[in-house]
Amino acid sequence: MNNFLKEFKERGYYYQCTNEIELSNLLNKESTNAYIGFDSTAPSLHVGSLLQIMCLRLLQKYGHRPIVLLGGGTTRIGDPSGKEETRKILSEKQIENNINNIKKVFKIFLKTNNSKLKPIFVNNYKWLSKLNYIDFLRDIGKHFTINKMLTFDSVKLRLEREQSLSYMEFNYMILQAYDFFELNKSNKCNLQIGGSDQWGNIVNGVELIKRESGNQAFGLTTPLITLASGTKMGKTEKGAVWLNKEMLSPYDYWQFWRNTDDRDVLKFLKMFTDLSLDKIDKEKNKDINELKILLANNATEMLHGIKEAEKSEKLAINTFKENSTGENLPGIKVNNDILSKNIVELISFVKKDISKSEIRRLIKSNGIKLNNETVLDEKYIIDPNLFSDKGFIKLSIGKKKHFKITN
RNA sequence: GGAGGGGUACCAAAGCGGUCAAAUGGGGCGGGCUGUAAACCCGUUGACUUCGGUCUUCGAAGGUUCGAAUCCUUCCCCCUCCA
Repeated sequence: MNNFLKEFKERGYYYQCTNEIELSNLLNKESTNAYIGFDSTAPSLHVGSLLQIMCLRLLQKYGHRPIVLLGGGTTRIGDPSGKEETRKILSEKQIENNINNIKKVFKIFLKTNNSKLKPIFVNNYKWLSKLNYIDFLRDIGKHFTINKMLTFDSVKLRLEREQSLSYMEFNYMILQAYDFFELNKSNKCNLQIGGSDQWGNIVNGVELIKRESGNQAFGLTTPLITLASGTKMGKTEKGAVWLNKEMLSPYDYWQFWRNTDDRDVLKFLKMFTDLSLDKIDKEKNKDINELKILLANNATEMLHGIKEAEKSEKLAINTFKENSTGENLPGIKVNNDILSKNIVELISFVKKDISKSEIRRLIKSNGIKLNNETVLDEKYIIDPNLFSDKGFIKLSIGKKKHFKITN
């Protein structure tokens, strides 16, 4: 078997392939271009897309070139796969903006010095927007039978549940198939990778290419990752685990991995780090918390760089192990005016997304600490002596959120 | 086009004239246990508060009433069945 496919499987990325043997041959024979399409409905991707990104990375490692399709065209339509309701339609500006932000992350993950392997960014709006309806129906539409389209899960499920599916959404799969066809033509792209929910869309593309141009193209899908706890991956107390650092700090990203369920740690090490499988195998009997740190460090380093990873680890040791005052915590400057008010006002200023009622509740349930001392009275006013010799106060909200209050 | 059912807090879902800031479950948050895990247990989950209360919520707007999520009118949206 081809080495790329071998590692692809060993790392747990593999779910289905349209023609594994032929694909293996192709990948052995030549450097191939492969694409994955990403949703541009949000200003950042989240860890839910990370597996796909890792696929592109792996591909690159084996000398193939990744194509990243950021769907300005299809985002305008909305993929019905896995959706129960019609998606909100975004404005062009928003999509444009989202695409630019999402690109940043790919530039990090797919960085390379080899100019032949640099990722190609494409936006399907470029070709989809130019399609002529009549021509499209005649040239492309003729290859699709409604009979078959109705059997695809994305459509079938909606119909079975008697949820409405608009004609617009119904066309999504054709457009995605067309994307693949277009990329095959213009960028010699022979492979599309996607999550298992994309199978139908991908197969359509493979078939369209075959019929329209006679080329053989391939589809490869990754499994849906479910956590040991049965929930979907990628949610924390703060909501989605975004990849862009403007939306989730490196430290919080590190924490996300650090808090992985025991049962998922080995799986994640294989999926989301560059550590060799041999190395992972050697390490696997280590203390589970050591492994989580290993995971957190590697995952964070890959996205935010080694400095941020180290900083995050240090900060974590600081806050959790040594229970120290926490030099590196996110600092917030507070003026005397607010300091002279009570603790509720202070916290309200520091974290404006929680209400005062909630702060009062937190105090009642012993959730607020100043320099590791529980605050018992909601009317408590900061004692200036708390600013220790270091010149700041450590404010803790719950066990995991800490801030450095400076004057 | 005709006949019915429905829109309740983050989600699901009760309530059907006052005792409703709204049962219950999930999720979230806080605490306990622990390993920053899982499981489990407890508390909490509209906002503001001088902790006495006050203000704003049950698709939208009006109305009846001392009093409405609950009744009436109009409008908007969703679903089911028939044509």
